[in-house]
Parts: sequence; C-alpha cells; structure tokens
Amino acid sequence: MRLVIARCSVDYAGRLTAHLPLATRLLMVKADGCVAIHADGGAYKPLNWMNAPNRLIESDGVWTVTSPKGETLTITIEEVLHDTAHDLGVDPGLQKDGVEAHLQELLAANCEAIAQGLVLVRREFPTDIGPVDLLCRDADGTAVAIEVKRRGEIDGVEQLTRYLERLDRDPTLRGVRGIFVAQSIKPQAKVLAASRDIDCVEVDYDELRGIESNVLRLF
Amino acid sequence: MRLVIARCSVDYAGRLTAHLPLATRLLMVKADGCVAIHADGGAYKPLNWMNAPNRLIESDGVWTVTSPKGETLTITIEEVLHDTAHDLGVDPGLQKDGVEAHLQELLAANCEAIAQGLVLVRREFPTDIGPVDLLCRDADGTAVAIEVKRRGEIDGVEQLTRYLERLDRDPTLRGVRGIFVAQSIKPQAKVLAASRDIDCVEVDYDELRGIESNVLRLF
DNA sequence: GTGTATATCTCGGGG
DNA sequence: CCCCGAGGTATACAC
Repeated sequence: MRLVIARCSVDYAGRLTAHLPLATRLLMVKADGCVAIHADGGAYKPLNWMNAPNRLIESDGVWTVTSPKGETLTITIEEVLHDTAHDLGVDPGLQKDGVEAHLQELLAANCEAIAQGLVLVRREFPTDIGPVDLLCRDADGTAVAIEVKRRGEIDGVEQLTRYLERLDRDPTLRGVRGIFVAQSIKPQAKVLAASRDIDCVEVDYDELRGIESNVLRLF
Repeated sequence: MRLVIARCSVDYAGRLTAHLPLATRLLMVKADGCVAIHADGGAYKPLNWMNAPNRLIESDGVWTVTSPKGETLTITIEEVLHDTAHDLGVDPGLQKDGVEAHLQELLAANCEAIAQGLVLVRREFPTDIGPVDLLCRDADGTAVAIEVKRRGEIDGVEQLTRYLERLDRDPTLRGVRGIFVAQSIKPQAKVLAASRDIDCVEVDYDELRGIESNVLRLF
C-alpha cells in the first residue's frame, strides 16, 4: 500500500464528471491497483476513487488512472509532502454476525415469534423470480410467505408483493398471504404493506437469540 | 490525518458484531475523529470503521473507539510499523455534474423534450409515499406523472407505478398516465413498463444541455 | 456476463 | 431529529 500526502487537484470523467480544486489530500494506492483520494474528514468514503482493475500512469506530476470501461481519473500534483509504501500481505478477512441471514435463521427456527401457530415449510422457497425467505402454513393451513429484513423499507414490500403474485399461481399455495418481518419498519413501508394486505411484524434480534439459547439450554 | 501501519486484530460491536484476525493493516484517523481500518485491496471500503462523532482512547496497545450510540470498536495492536500525522486543512469539496438532479432540472425546463404539448405543473409533487419527480398535463389536459432516472431500471418502474396508484385516487388527477424517462432504459424495465401502460422515453443529457444553452442564448 | 438483493451502506435534502 | 431517495453506490451470489 502506497500512501502519498500531496497538494493536488483532481478530475474524474466517467459515469459523471467531477472536479476537486487544489488542496492537500491523501492519495491511497492499494496492492490491487485501486486508488482513493481522501480529505481529512467525512467518514470512510473518499472524495474520489478508481476501482481495480485500472491502469495508473505517473508522469511529471500528473497521475492518469484509466479503467477498462473508459473512466478516467486525473490527479495533478503540485507538491508531495509524504510518500511511503508498505507491504501488508493478504488480509484474512472479516467475520460478521448479526446480518439478515442470521435473522432469517433465527426466525426459521422460531416461526411462532412471528405469529402464533405458524409452521415452517421451507427456507428460501424457490419461485421463478427468486427465493422467498420463509414459506410457512398458519393454523388454518393457509400458506404464508415471509420476507425478512433487518430494516423494513419500501423495497422489501415490493419484493414480497412480487413473490406473492407468483406463489398465488401455484394451486397448492392459492390464497397465500404475506408477512413482512423486520427489526424495524419504516412508516412508508407500513402504508404500502397495508394497501396490499400484507401484515407487518417487528421483531427483536436479541430477544430471538434469547429464545434460541433457552431452547438449547433444555438439552 | 494520522496514518498508522500496524499488526492488529479488531472487534466491532454495534449494528452487528464483527471480528478481524491478526494481520497487518492501515489505521486511518481523520481530523473529525473518524477511524477506518484498511486492508491492501478491496476498493475504497475499509474492513472496519467508526464514524465521527466518537471517543478514541489509546492505552497500552489497545485503541477503544466508542460512539454515542453505544457502538464500540476495539483495536488490539501487536506491532506498529509506521505512524505519521499530517495537517491537511479543510477540503473545498467535490463539484459534481451529471447526476439525476441536473437531468430533472433540465427536463422540468424542457418538458417538450419528453413529449409534445407537455406542460409542467410541479416538480417533486408530493404523495403520501413520496414525491413524484415531475407532474405535468398533456395537450388534452390529462395528468402525466414522470419519473426521471439517469439509468432506467426495474426499480424506477416500480416507483412510478406506486405513485400512479396513489395519484389516481385524487379526483383532480384521475386517469393520470405515467412516463419513465432516463438516459438509457434496460430491456427488462421497458417490458415491465409496457405491461403497466407506462411510456418510456430515452433522453440525451448533452442534447438537453444544448437546448438549454440555445434558450439562454436568445436573451 | 447480467440480474437480483444486501449494506455497520454513505450522503444530502426536507419536514 | 427522522424519513426518504440517490449513488461513479460496492459487494456477493445465482443464473
């Protein structure tokens, strides 16, 4: 990884055009060739960047970075204040816990937490436009399609609507109803869900983990 | 901006929990206090990070970063290979051109470029599930809702469909039709739009700017 | 490769 | 402050 602190101006032309006036910034070049230009603030997103793969040509105070898609990043350097390089090696990578997949696992194992009498038929039940998160049957034997999200927004309601439309064409599932499950659901998503007769259920991740560990403790 | 290259392991607990095994990485601390941990690849996104505002406590090879929301980032440092700091000053910021907002402005000023006889009623016309980009009337006085995108994909058609459903409930807008406008529209989006009686129009950004500058030149 | 869904999305605007 | 929409979204995964 090469780290350069320099007074520079930057121009990007590609999916849009953008310009950065002259100022002092960090230029970060990673081992895979990607380039990022950081200011001294503003979270982790750089002001400008170019992903790998690309070609970096450095000549006479001007860096020209070109991507195969025809994007160009031009860095005009007035003054270099710092320039070092370090070999970091390959990173073992990030281990995550608490993303949507885990929420789905917990709910699959504890359907009752969504609605009483619910019994799991299958996780990732396939349709011709993609898999439904959970397919269940309620106490009456009616099919129930469930879309799980960490945060319930309008897109998730659209997604579930598309699945319901497909599932309802299957004679064995006819009359299928939908439940939108998330840790929290936005007002707009609730309005849209209501207008489509989709129920909304908000669940607590930590509480679900509690149920899970209680179940395990019984054995 | 402080740049540290170090062998470290990292733990994050907050919106999810995550762990990074021991390896050599870049630790970047910006003037606003935000912290990012970068590997030597993988585009511009850091492996782990903590936004400002936060509190960073450094003691005995362990950095503890705490946010007001109760998130914690713990960096355990085995060995420091590099540690420098630079004052970058405030960045003048990025100037962008060619985003959706500009396209919408140009189209608002030149509705005729979308369809002959179209007259603008309002930009960002509000509905209870969000604002429609452009509301117009055609030559017959029929209401026309227009969704503008840089790239026309299936999501945009869904969005316009939702608005049309809402607008049609308003007696003064009943019979409203939809037009999906973008610089380019994906085949799938065109198919979906057609099945919902939504017209598709592809426009050229540079050409629109040309019209705009011609209009200005008349004065 | 395109298409689809997720993200500690980030970022900016409006109420 | 939250809600909402856009993004050069990036990233992973299925087809």
